Formats: sequence, structure tokens, C-alpha cells
Amino acid sequence: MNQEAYDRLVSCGVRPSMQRLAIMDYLLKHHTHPTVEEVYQGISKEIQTLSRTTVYNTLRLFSEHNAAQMITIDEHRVCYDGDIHPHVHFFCRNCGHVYDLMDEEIPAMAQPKNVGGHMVDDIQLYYKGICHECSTHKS
Amino acid sequence: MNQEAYDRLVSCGVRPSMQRLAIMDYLLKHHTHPTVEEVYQGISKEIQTLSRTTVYNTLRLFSEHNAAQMITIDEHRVCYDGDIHPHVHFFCRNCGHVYDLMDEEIPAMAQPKNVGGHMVDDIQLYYKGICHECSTHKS
DNA sequence: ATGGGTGCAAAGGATTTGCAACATT
DNA sequence: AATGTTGCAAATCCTTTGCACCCAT
Repeated sequence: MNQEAYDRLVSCGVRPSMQRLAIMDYLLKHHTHPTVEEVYQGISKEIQTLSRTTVYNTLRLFSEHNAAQMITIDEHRVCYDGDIHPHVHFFCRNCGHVYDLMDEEIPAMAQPKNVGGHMVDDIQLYYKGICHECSTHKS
Repeated sequence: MNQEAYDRLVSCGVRPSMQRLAIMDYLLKHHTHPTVEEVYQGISKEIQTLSRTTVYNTLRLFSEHNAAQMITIDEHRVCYDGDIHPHVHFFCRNCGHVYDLMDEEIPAMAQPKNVGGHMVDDIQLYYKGICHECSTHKS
């Protein structure tokens, strides 16, 4: 079993279960910003009885407990990131891939701060454009 | 007629039409980050024959021509902003409202720049949390 | 008459909900 | 037993597509 997945769940106040551990494990091992469907496809081999509903519920639960990041950069589909360290996401309009940009600066959000009267607890910085792959391998 | 709406369309290379002018006019007069549905409801009184399809197509067209901003901060629904000056958006997890934060700094994006090999042409900075309304009028 | 714009109806997809079965304490 | 978790099927909601009509050049 994956100790890191277990620890993440416990430290974020999420009760561990077979499915939850498998899903967190998947997120920690695949830095591909998977969608619900991709997570489901990746895990259903191991857990034959897994349902999409559980993946939906679990990923939502994770993001509510800050055990994973929900990314809404693509209008068509939500995806998730097991890396909860704040970093910039880049979305390619052409191929739809989401890339991490670890070197870009992003204002840190150690604890909730008050901005214009509102309590801000999360900051997401999204870059959009055309990725390197798509701009070189143009058809 | 609204000269500002007309000018925005022309300067962004969007051919004006009855519907397009009405939709742009709505965006310029309502800084509420309306969804497709809200724009539709707001305009269908004037243009009785307006269809949702046209609103969908038109708002998409606007965002493709940078005549409006498409905002995907809320996982459930896309919304639009007629203000194309870069500014931070704040999303309230509780009531779902999207607020402008004009005073927050946002890295400017005058023209496309290369970041880690990718051509970035748009930057969006999203803050999330609980808005002032929701935190004071708690139930 | 040609090309773009509009709108209806239908299709498509993603996500949520209700509820019953199951697991775990 | 009680509580939380899972999963199926159905429902819902958002958005796109195909196609025909219409308008303006």
C-alpha cells in the first residue's frame, strides 16, 4: 500500500477506504491532471466494482478537504491535481492538455486572507495559449 | 443604439448584428459576470425570437475574438465578462457569486509571451473563498 | 446568388441524486 | 445497531450539432 496516499488522507481529515486510497494513489502517481473519467479508467482495472459515482464523490471530497486541487481551466471538463503546492497551470487551447509551470511565480496563500472584505482561501493562476507540442507539430 | 457595443465588435473583428449588439450591450451594462442563461433571460424580452443557441455561439465568438472574457472559475457554469481589462476574479464557494477585485495585482499580458516553451496569450487569476455577504449573514 | 447569421429540435456529455446494499466501528 | 461508504440507475442540466431558413451584400 501507498503510505503517502494514506498520510495525505489522514492529515486532511478524510477517512481512508479502499477506493479513496486507490484514487489518491492514482493522483500522486500521475501528474497528468486527470479527469474523473481518466481516474476511473485507470483504477477500475484494480477495483473491478468501482463506479464513476464514487470517483466523482471522492475527488470532490478531496478538493473540499484540500487533499487535491480541482482545476476548472478547461471549460469542458474539470480535472484534478494531487499536487497541492500552489503552482501555475497552463492550458493548451489546441490539444487541451494541462501543463504545470512550476517556475512561474504565484502569490502564496499560507492561510486565508481578507481581500476587499472577502475571505480568500485559495488562489489559482491559469495561463492559456498554444503549447510547444502543438506549435511545432503543426498540421 | 449603443455606440460602445458597436465599437467593441468592430475593433475586435466581429461583424455586428442585432443579436450581437444586444448581447455586447448587455455585457457592457451588467458587470455581474452573467451566465449564458442570464444573458438570454435579460435580452429575450427585447428580442422575442432570440434563441439560447445564438447566445451560446455569440458569447463563444466574443471570447475567441477577445471582445469578452470567458470565466471558468465556477465548475458548474461558464460566465462572461465584458470588461477585457485584466483583473482578478473572486468566487464565493457559498453563494456562487463572482466578484471583481480591481485592486489586486495581476501580471499583465500585453502580447503573447513564451513560458517554458509554450506560447501564453491569456492569464487568469482566480481567488476563491467566502464572500463578505455570506460570512456576515450566516444562517 | 452567395455567404454569413439565426434558431429550432435533437443529440451528446458531464455530473448529481435517490436509494438500496454494504462495510466498519 | 449505527454510521458512513459505495454503486447502480435514473434524472438533470449544460452545451453543441445538424440543418433549414433568413438576411444582407
